[in-house]
Amino acid sequence: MCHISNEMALVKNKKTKDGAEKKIVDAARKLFTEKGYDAVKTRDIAKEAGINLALLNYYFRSKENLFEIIMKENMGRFMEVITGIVNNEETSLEKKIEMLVANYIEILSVNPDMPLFVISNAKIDDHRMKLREKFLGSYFMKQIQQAMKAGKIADINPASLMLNIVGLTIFPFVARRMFQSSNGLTHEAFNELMQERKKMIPKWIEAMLKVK
Amino acid sequence: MCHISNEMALVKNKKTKDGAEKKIVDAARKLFTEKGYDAVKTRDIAKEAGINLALLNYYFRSKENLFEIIMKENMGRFMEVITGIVNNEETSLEKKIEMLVANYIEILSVNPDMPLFVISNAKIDDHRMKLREKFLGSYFMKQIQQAMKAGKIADINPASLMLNIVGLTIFPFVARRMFQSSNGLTHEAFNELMQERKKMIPKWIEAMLKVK
DNA sequence: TTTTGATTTAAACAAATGATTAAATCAATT
DNA sequence: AATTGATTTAATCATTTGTTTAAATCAAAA
Repeated sequence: MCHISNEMALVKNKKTKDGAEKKIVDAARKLFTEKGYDAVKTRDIAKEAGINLALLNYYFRSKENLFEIIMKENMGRFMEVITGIVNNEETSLEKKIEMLVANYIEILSVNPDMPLFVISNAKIDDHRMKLREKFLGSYFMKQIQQAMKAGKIADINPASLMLNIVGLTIFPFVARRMFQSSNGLTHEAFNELMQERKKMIPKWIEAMLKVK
Repeated sequence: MCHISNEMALVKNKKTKDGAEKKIVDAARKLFTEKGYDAVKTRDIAKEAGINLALLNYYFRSKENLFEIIMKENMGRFMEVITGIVNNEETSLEKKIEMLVANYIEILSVNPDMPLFVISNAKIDDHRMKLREKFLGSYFMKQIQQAMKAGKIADINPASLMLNIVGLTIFPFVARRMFQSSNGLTHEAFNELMQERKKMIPKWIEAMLKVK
């Protein structure tokens, strides 16, 4: 009677005719990411998934539950990118910046609504603390402090540097709807613009790091 | 019986004991800007304003009406800043960038939730198109194109330049809650950081504008 | 004092919405 | 064929929420 979705993935011993559970999560991801928690109704999710309201609650118990799954998923992707890059002791500072920017733009080009979703949904709290920690406690930050001491780059507040890298990369996606609306950019033109920025942002950051 | 709030401000011939209308708008501004449209209930607004639900609807007819007023107010402030600076034919390119950054940070330090509010509430449409137009059709843009032709600054996509200026300035406010949560920055430390950025962002932009 | 308009009170409405239930159906397994 | 578990159907609940109403109160103007 009482299903806990984590176990389901493993336990699911019988049919699950057409993977109803997956269809629900897919629909929830699409709608939540696009419209946010409040604007999405459980009935919308059921409809989008092509199943019915009862089954949604049968699997996931509640809307909040389902939302939590999507939120973890999204935050997880953000984390993966950072974790994989930021503590690699083999790569240079420049290479790390390049990789951070490229990886984020790559992911976000496919999931352009993700950043605004993560930022604007208050129900996170636990997850988001980690992101800051990951960044500021990383080998990447050590490299920066070393470079500053060695006089290779200008003194800069680590938080400000983080804001610059993340801001230049992610802000366009956050503000995307504002720029695209009405007479604005097409989806393709926007992606092109971001591909261009993928090359430029690391250069811009380097130039900024030389400013006294 | 049927009040239209625009006229009210002029018509209001009698008492309005303690300015109930203003108290409602103030409460609405605070709550909407802080939590967004869906999360705020008309009952919350009435409570915050210290008046009752009936009066709210007596004055403003509907929640949407009230929201529209706040949205216009907020967008208006954004516009004022841009309009006042961007078409001034007396000031240099550098001065304009400096003023844009300084003015935005000044306003947003007092209204830190404004950007996320504007960006994340879909119900704008009409308003936001103007922002883009204001920017791209401005004397500011002409100056940039001239400077590019003259070889004084590197070639850059105008949209990208706009994203850089606005992004570096506004993104910290958009992402503010993510950075401040838990063990993060205090309100004061955040404002200090932004004061520092007020000086640095124009320098950073200049440095970026020299990158080939 | 009467009148008038601002404000309150309390109640109610209708619609939307998250959640639950019980019985039916359907498809694969035994 | 009988069983079992997944899924559907349809109905219902309880709550929240935007909005409205009607009658009362209150304070100033006439």
